[in-house]
Amino acid sequence: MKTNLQILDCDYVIVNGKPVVRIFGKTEEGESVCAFYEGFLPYFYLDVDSDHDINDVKFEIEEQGLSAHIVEKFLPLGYSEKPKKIIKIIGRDPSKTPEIREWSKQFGTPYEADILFKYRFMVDFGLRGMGWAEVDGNPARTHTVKCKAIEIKTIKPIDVIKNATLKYLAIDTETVVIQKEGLADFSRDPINMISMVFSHEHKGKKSIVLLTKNTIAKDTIICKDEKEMLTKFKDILIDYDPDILVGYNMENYDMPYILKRMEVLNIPRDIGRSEKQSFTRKYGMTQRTTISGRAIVDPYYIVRYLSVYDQPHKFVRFDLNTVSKTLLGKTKIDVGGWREMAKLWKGSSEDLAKFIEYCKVDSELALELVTSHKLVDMNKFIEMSKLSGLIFEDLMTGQAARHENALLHELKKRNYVMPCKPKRITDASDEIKYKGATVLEPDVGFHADGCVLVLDFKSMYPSMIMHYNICPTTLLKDKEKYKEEQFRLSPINAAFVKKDLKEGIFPYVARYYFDTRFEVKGLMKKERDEEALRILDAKQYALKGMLVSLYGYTGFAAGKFFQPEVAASITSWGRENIAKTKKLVEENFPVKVVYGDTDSVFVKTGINDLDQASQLGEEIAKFVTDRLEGLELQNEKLFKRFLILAKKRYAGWAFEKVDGVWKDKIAMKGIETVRRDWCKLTTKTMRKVLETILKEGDVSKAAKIVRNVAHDISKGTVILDELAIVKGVTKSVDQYDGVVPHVELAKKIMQRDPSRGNMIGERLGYVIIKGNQLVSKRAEDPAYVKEKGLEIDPAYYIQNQVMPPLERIFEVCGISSSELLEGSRQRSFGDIFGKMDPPDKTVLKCFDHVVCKKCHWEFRRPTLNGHCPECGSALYFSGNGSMGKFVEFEN
DNA sequence: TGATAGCGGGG
DNA sequence: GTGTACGCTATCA
Repeated sequence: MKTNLQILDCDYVIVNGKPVVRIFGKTEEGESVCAFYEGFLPYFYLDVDSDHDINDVKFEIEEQGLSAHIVEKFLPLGYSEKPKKIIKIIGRDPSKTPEIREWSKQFGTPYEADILFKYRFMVDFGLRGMGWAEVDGNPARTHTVKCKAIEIKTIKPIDVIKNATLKYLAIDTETVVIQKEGLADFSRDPINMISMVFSHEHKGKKSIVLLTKNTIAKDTIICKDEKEMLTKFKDILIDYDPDILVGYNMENYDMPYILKRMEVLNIPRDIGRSEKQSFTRKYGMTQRTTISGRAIVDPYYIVRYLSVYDQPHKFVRFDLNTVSKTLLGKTKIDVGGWREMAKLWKGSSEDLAKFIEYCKVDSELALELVTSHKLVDMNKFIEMSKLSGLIFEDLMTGQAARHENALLHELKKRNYVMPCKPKRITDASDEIKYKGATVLEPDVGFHADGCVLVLDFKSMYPSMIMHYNICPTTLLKDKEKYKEEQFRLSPINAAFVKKDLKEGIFPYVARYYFDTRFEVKGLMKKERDEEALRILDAKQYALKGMLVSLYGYTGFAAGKFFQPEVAASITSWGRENIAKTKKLVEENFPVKVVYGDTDSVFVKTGINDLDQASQLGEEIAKFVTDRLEGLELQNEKLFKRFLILAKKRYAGWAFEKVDGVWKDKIAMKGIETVRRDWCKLTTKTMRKVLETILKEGDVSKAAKIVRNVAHDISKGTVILDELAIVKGVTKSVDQYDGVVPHVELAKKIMQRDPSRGNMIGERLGYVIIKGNQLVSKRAEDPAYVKEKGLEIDPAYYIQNQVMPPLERIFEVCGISSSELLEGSRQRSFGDIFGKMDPPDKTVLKCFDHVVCKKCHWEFRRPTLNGHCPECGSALYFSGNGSMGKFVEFEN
């Protein structure tokens, strides 16, 4: 009987002393199945040192009760002309392999001795995570798995483009904290409520909330205690049988909490598709839960750790409310803090109903984030899985694992063996620092006249890997033995055999990713079906990801293929190319290269007309491409105006032609306009200033904007909310060492209202008010400020909030910060502030430098706590900085 | 200038 | 489980 299944998970169990591989998957009809394979044994290879005889070693291995065969394989680190005779050691129990590996090291170097058994099996059978397999076999008799079981006779990969329908279950738990500790503690606090939201209706319901309290709210299950609730939760989960569990910060909170409570209450934790107990492990700050046959997708993890360039939105805060408001246009139900939750739980039936709804909505939002394509298209993960061969849940463990698994498939086809991971990185020599890419010295300043062209090499590093055949398997460690025409020398003198002798594995995979992506993009142009298009887009995305991270992997010291010469050669060729490009461009065109980074050059022209400038860009791109081997320089975009502050810090008014029409935007790199420790006013001013400088080219107008903002601040006409900075209280207020604004505010609030408790876990927005105390001590609640009619401290906001990010921008435009605020006629803050003299005797003048009275240390601006960062003791700053300007605080 | 400590999300 | 583990900002030396 034949069954097609898409592979979700894979593990093994020991039955009668022998491993049995289990493949968990879904059929085309959406049925979950588990296929068992018996008779596959763990093995690895041993390259015997020259001071041992291979047959003697084989005998020694057999003496240990293991079987050993002599096989011929290519060794992968350094070019090998011919395969070498090495020993294949076959064991019985996968878990014993590390022990055998260590023992075998006395005879030589082991290979493929650290490959997980599931991947050993999958690679040998050509199977990939999320890939399809055709299984021929009969129903198996077993009680260990909770789905249809098949005993595999044969299994082989098959090509199916469609994906099986995945079932999602979103979960959210609520725990009412009794003691005033802020966060729940699993050793003490029981779970009060669990919501379960189904992607596919379950028994006619879209969702269920389980709780340990009476309620009349619908779609709820009332349980007599936590034990009954968790047991029912498990029963429903198993009955619904989801493939993917979803929850916001579930990986770090809900899942570990649920499992810990189940443990406390003696409920078996077999919530996966087999008898295996689910468990959570801690890795430093992050935790990981394993559930056999299922995967966890945590939208918090995605929003937090997926590269910002892959995301539809750059977030400053990552809480569920912010994320779903931005991406879905939906918000959480507002119930306030944990104190209010406790009130709702103990309150009226309406209170409880609200709490139940809150819990349900959290799950719904998490589910929608994952399934709506608004945050990330799940097809992308499926395609990454298919490409790397990793099963779904291992995808998040990083790029290296993806490359290594993909490479293992390729090595096997070519009769190569895979190196083991290099031994731990202890001594400093392992922190091998090789020279990186070139960042051309920027021509700092504001380039307002004449377009700046941005030209970059298309996939520079992958192209070089392909063109120069750069690979651990083509690296010649003994180049003296080869003829010069057989290899190519990199600028750092590493030799790689030419492609006609043998194409390296890295160049091959780069070429495969490159060509396939090109094909997929071609298919996308013709595809009309929306879902098919999404899958194709996900595929090209996954290919791009592998392509761009390949170089990084060669430089990853903990990588199995790490050879410093390989990574160093790639960057050395890169540096050579960029230097050549700069020369070619400047010697043959009437332009100047004003900046460049890794694979790009920024070319300043004397042309203001977009079309003409772009035309020149095309000519330059073609000229350089014709003169450099294996690389293509492309005319990417141009800046009508360009502001560069330093290496990797610039902004420009960018133009790109889309379907024959010029489209513009402000492009920025290394210059931030949003940061969580900036108030809204700073962000707004920053944006306005950049727009004015770049779009209007008017620096003095931009300066005027800043002066106006300073004016508004000093006159107190700015909305308080725009000045507030939000920070969280993370521990008890007396546990803080330094003097920090939000903690000082927390102390004040606690004094005013003792019922607020210890404030741990609360986020406080604060503004700095006038006064002669330390800045931090003057932090105040905006609402309180409004109520009492207090005044904010204008000097603080100008100096410490609005000015810092702007100073450098104006400086490179030729306006110092003192000039900026003083304007042409005004001479001091007094003038800017009008007649308003600070009432508290704080004399404030200008602030190019601040000098500590005690140790005479100079720094840019007064510190928040009023202490000198150098000698620590001084509370007074005064004197004149090198510019003759000064700030003085009198306490 | 560079290394390291702290923190987020969850309730 | 034949393993591997974030990334940024603030703050210190």
